[in-house]
Amino acid sequence: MKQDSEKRSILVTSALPYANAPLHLGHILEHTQTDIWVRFQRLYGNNCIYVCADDAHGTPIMLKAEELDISPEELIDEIYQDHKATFEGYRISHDNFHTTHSEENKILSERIYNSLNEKRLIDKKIINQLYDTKKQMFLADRYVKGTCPNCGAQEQYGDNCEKCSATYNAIDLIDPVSVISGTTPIISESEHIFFKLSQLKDQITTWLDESHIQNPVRNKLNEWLEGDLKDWDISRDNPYFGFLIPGYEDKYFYVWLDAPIGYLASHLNYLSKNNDESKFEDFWEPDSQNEIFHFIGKDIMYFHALFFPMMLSNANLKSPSGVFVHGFLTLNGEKMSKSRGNFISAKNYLNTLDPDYLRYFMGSKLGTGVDDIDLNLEDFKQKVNSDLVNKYANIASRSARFINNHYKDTLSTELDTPELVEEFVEASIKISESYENLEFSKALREIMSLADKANQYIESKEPWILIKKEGNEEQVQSICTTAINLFRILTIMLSPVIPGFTQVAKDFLNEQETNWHSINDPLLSKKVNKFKPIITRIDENHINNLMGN
RNA sequence: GGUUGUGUAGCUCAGCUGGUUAGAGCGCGGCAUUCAUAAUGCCGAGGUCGGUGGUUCAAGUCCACCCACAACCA
Repeated sequence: MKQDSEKRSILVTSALPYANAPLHLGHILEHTQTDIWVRFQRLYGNNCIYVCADDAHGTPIMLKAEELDISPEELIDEIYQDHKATFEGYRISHDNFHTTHSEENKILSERIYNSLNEKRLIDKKIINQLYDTKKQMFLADRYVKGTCPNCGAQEQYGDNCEKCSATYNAIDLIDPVSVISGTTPIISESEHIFFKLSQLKDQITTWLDESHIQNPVRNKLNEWLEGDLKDWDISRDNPYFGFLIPGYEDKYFYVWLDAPIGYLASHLNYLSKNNDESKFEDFWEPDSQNEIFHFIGKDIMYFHALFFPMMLSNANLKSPSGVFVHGFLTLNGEKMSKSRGNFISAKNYLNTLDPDYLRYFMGSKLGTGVDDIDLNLEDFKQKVNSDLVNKYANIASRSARFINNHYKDTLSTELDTPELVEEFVEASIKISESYENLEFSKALREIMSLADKANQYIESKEPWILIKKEGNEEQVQSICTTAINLFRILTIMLSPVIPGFTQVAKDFLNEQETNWHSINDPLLSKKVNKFKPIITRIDENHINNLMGN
């Protein structure tokens, strides 16, 4: 990704959380990664819009609503409020958080489907599927259990066997049982609608070559492309919670068809809220210079790197400029699991600690890899306390008092050591590149090494000794002004990651309007505010309160 | 089973196209210091870079096989 001198126009998304349960820390990892990048882009001066939405359709939501004896609409509305509030709690700076169960999404889904249909990319086939006669519905693989036809293991789901890893069709399961009703399903025929992906191999290859995709991800996709691509089944039979397919009374779009279209729908909804609806077509015009990036987990790669770009380009819309894939979040080295108690709910964390601690920790682990990221709570506590409190905040803490107490809160007219400030300014170039390239761990490592340098600087100048002798007043003031300027640069650099803490720091610096390029201009001859602690330490009690909730 | 990855100091990880005594942060030990939210600074201990074999003047860095772990298989 190159950095233009021109202002870029970027649309960014995080994957849509599913509207059947509260958010967990895995969602927060993804949105934190996205948000850091988005905040950096804005800070750097680019025009960056960040949209997301709840993914509100599909069988699990329909069944969950039934179980709660409410309508699906009531369920998704409740969850929507909850998700929105949680994201706000984590300072995720969505420009718009919408839902896929929306008029915009219905219109766009139909439009894209109709375009594909016109291009003869829609096909119909009769398929055999297990049907629950009691519940009167076709059963997706996850709603059937039976004996594996390959190894004989019992209690296996309809898609593959956990014991022998064989993959099979649900109708081949021996002694299948419906998970929903407990009855034995029958095999029944149904006409399904398919997106003819098999014809688009060359297009996909071209798109892959032109897009920003991490290498491991590219390898994985190439693996799929080496074999034959299957057509994609995009319809589901009644009963289903979703959008009816144009021309049908009993067939709905599969949730994975309209979910990614929700990105466009959220963007459109955002524009119409700002009376800018007319910009939509231009933005999504295939050859527009805008950039579109999707942040996703590694489990949903093919939806975003195969189906979705092909849906868009064949509907005469702009396909993504890039897809950024991240790994999962583990907790204390193990998979997060509610039932096993190895779990922290996103909401409960917020009841215990400021989100910026977690944002910092996640940022310090995030790079371009697709490996899982571990939240080791002991490590979390030590790292955050050491980096944020002992190093970063300490710089201001140990220099501000001099300015407050001896110089009426006023910074000197000149820096004591301009070359050190200049060194920070120069380092900011590499750090901005690391942010741009999603190497957040690298960026934060470099920022912390600058924080070390700032502390070393104060140590070497010993203002607390100088102040005791007459005639050193000006020097002490300019030493502390230098230290505060170093702190200020670090504050700007850290602001995409810890926006809450850096806001407190900006309040102290008495400076609200900064951007990345403000780093170049030192803060001199200015009044700052009284220093108050910016960040408090995490202690053992916080950690204990997090677990098991 | 197939595929793609991962395996480097106690912990979390950097190590680009192979090249001097393998790095960082945290933690740990010692010393200094007290301006600072018991923070900071200096010094130090700790690794046969998962295993075996190979290519090469030279291999965490390339190749083969093996072991462990993770994910994916629409």
